[in-house]
Amino acid sequence: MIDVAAAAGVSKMTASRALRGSKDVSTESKDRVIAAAKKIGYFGNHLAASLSSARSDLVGVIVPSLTNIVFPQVMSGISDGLLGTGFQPAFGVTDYNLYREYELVGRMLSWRPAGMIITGMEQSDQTRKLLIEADIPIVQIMDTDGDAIDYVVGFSHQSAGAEMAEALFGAGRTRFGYIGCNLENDLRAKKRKQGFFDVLKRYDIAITTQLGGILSSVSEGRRLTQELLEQTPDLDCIYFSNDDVAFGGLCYCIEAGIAVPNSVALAGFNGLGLLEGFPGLIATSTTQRHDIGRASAGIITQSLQSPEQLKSRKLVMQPTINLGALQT
Amino acid sequence: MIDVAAAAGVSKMTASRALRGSKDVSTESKDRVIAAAKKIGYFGNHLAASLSSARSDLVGVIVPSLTNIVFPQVMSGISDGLLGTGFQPAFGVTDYNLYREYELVGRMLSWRPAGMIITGMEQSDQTRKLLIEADIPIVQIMDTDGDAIDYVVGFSHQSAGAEMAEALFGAGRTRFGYIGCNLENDLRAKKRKQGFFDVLKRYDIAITTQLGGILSSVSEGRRLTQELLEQTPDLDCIYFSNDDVAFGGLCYCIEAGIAVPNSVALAGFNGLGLLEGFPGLIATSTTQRHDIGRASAGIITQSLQSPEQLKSRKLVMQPTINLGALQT
DNA sequence: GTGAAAGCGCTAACAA
DNA sequence: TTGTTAGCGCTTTCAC
Repeated sequence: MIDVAAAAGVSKMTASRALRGSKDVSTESKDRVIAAAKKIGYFGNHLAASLSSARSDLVGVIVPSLTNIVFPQVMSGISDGLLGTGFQPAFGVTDYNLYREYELVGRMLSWRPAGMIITGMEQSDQTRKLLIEADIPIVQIMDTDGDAIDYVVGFSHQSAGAEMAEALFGAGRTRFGYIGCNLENDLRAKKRKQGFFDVLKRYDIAITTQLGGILSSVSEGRRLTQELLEQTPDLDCIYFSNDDVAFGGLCYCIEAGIAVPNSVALAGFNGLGLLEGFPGLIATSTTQRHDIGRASAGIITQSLQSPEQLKSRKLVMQPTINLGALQT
Repeated sequence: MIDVAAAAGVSKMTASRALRGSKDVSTESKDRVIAAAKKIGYFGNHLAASLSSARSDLVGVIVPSLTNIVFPQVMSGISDGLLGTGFQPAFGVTDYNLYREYELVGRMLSWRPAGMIITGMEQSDQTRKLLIEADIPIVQIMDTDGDAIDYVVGFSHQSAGAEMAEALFGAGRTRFGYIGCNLENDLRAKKRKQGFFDVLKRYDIAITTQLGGILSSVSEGRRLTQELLEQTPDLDCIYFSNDDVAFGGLCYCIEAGIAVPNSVALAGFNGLGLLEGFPGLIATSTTQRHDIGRASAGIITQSLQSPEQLKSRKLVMQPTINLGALQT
């Protein structure tokens, strides 16, 4: 930067101001500095800038997984929401491991990010402590069931499960099955299951359950559905932990010649594009993944620039239920 | 850090050494420092550390898209490959935009990363210049067709397309269609198409082409397949730009009662888990996304720690063709 | 094995 | 509008 300043015939400080677009610089010097910087091929050192100003333009983003397409979609929304604001996302993956989450939060905070976006409401006490003490805007996303640290953008998975149960029961289904994967780790899927079961219990309806392994996939859904339907052929409805698994179930039914949804209705969660392979055959709750990402990015930038304009600490973006062919 | 040092009764310098695990510190002081740090709840400032040592432990990773599941899978591999090495990935998305890629590279370099991993071989001259001058290990991934900047991990898309053409022709198919999405942006899909077309041209086989929009999805594949088969019902084979699109085609065929692969064979690219919905019905080239990610992370760490052990600048991980039910 | 001094490249605060 | 001074929190270097 000293070189740039020298080339432009001004002091280091004026160069710094010009490069950052401060308005307390004459147009003349500004132009000269910018020209000099371009000529020399100067690009700054965020390290030094952030150290000196005690804040960086990074926004830390923590997601549990990359293999579930839902999280990249949220990240994509965050990326879009941050574009042109001068902030940059920095993504980290926990693999649903609370200790890795703690370490990751620590590492990210040591970069002095401007804000943090973290998935879910279930952080360990240590992690919460770190986040609170960081004294930067924190947004918890994708869930609203639990204690907020600061801001929250998402929806209640418990309610989502409950509403799907009501909808399927309302459509006349009575003999229910449930298929889920990775429920030990994926606490949000577990909450949906809970909401679903609670409602049906109220109607005195029992549910046959088939649980799978860690891999929440089409292939696992296919396998589990075959097992469940061979054991319990008289089911007229199956709720799955998500759309991937549900779609696997649909593939099995199609191959086995089982009429969906007439003979057995299938319901998933998320509203993935994948479902458009067979439009309307799977009922689902469509979630606004991209918008949740955008909104959380917006909250970070707003709370940094004009916090008073933020109306609420909690933004609920409820999923919409789409019953498809079941809707009659 | 001064607080930690004081609490441990040593100097700032000894504290620094102890915290970084330097071996030139007595076990005694080391233990005291670490205990003090834990007690105070100290976690370092990477900004200051990196500025001072003129290097950070970040590895910049640049991908074109997050909505195509392939890239998160690569990122997941990178994340795994970097785990426990002390390096941390920082991801950026270009949306297939070369100017955004240039800006992103500039921004990332201004964090003085230890290395960079970037998707594809087609960077702009400006971007290449930045990367070369950064004087850190650069790994280009997912493709090998083009001029290398430094290290390369991937495979030839041109060859992959050619090999699939050979395989399908070898399986007795002669009336070919091609369906592709987003070919203007997705240069690797374009290369596969090129390789595919080149081979069939040699056999004097014409190909009916149907091109879709930017969105490479199951739904788009379904739509395009319907259009193509209604216009050209006598095709006995369709090559798709990737598995998502191919799967959409399969869904259409299944609903329309078209026998796959007997009546018409479908071929995609990637070997996505999705295909297991209907095992064996779609021919595909299975790529090692996760392994490519791991390997590229490994190259970064190796070249930083013991560059002499790196045998080659180019690691080819050729896809394997799986014809499924077509194999007979 | 430990510590003191210097400085990484920038920006905040103040002065001119 | 511009420049000067000090310092962000660490690590490097070198002396002890």
